[in-house]
Amino acid sequence: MPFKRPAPLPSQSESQSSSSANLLSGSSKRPRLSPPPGKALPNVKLFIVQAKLNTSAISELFGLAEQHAKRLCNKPEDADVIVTAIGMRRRLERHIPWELAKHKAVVTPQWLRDSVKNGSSLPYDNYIAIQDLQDTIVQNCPECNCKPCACSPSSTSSYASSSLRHSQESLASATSATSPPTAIPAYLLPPSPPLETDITKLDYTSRYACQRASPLVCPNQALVHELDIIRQSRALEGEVRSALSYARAVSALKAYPHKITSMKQVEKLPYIGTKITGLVEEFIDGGHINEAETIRSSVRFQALSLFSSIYGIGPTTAQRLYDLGLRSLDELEVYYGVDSKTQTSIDSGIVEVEKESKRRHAKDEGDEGLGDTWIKIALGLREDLAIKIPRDEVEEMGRVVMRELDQLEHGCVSTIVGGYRRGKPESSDVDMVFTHPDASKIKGLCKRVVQRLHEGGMVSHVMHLSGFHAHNPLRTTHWDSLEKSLTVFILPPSSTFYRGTRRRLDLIFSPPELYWTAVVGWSGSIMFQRDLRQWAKDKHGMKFDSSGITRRYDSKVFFPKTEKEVFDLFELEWIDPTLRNADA
DNA sequence: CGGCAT
DNA sequence: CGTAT
DNA sequence: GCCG
Repeated sequence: MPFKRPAPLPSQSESQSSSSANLLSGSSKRPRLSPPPGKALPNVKLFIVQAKLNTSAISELFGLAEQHAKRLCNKPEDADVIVTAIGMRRRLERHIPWELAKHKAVVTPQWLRDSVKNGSSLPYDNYIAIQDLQDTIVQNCPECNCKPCACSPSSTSSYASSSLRHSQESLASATSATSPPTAIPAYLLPPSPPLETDITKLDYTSRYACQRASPLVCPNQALVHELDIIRQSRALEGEVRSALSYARAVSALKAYPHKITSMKQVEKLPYIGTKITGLVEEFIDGGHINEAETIRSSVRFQALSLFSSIYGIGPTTAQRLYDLGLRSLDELEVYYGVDSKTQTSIDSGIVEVEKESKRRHAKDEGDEGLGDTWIKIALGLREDLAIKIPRDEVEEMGRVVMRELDQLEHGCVSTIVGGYRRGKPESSDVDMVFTHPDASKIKGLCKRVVQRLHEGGMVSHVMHLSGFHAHNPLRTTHWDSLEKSLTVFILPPSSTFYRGTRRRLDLIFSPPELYWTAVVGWSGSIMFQRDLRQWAKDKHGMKFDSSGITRRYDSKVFFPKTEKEVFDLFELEWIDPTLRNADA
């Protein structure tokens, strides 16, 4: 055994109290292996724009700047070089006035890294952060009239710093903290540099999605969509096992890296049996699947899909409504007695819905009851909740929530998980996992922050199935401290992203020792997560649930200190979140 | 034929 | 039964 | 609906 690790709880509770005034200057380092002697940038005054950088990137860049630059400025106007991961003018303008930016060198973080590696300042031209800015500078730069200079676009390798970096950084930006980077123990921060997935060690013929690389969009996406229609139909009809089979077949196809043109390719794939083989064959021949087309055009499927799109209506309720003869939203509203289009109570009201079974007096409601009130509300929310959330706005929601949380409890750490973390360009909701280095700060935080957001007009509805706090005396400590809240959120009008659209926001508060377990669990995808749990059980006799990872025979609990340690524990190759898209 | 995540 | 991944 |  290597070193015994200290208990996961940090003992530095005093240094925890550093304030956000330190944000720009604090950066005392995680230990750097061999610091090169002397400053690489002795004449450079730097300003770093934190936006779009994750905490580990921030601490890395601040460390480099502190060590190698003449000065790390608190204000952009004091600096001569601005480092930013932002690639678009409009976004940069939220942090730095355009007139100011025009007179500075605005470069990507890679410029700082490479210059330090180089031992001295490199030309800016391969690291121009913003295209508009480059054009402006080129136009205004007199020297550019004669010959290539630092202002001119490079013909050689400039792409490495723009397009490539841009996508990586935007995907890496899911983690943030309310503290100066240094106040947060390393075990709560994402690794820097980020881990790379070794695709050669993965196996698309594996029966477990957690051993396959599943990109967001695969070469057989059209086929996947057809099969997913059948899966949806099976689910809506209550044929859950059949639906599961289709989900697994889809999942296997998602990881197959070539376009399928012959059935021979399919023979190696798991979960493609008699029935689905026929469907795939049909698709190869004609580019579509008859059963999927039939389902798509069926009135029943359309109605069940529509009904299930309302939050709180699942397959069973949808079928019941269908059997009552209902077919449209208008008919649903009549049935649930929504006050037509004048539901001001819903638009302005602030509602808290408790999940508990209300002891209804079983009379006036008749028997149809069953969460009527919630469904009435959900009908009013449907239009908004059907609108997807762009990544930019997901990030803004994350910032807003963290800003509020910081006022309640300084030093929290969070990761935006769910589809956003898997790289989806748009999300249907936002999921955030939170923790705090001091485990004692977590209890009650979920409720408190939701209360605060609610008072600030940002949370309009709460489904509080919080705390599995049914204080089970057999399970002492931390288990029950995982709290979650499913809410309806709206950005404040002061936000530049404000569009008045209500959004689903899920908040998950985890004690620090369960943070990475929670992050893995909530990063999905669903099939990836199912198979991860299946793998844990089949190969290691372990149980992976919302409150942690335990060994089944002795109930020993595991506390992986990084996301990769979850994979290590299960003897799985690391798979980046963006390759866990095992669902359609 | 039982299992399919929790 | 519906929700979350 | 597929797998061991």
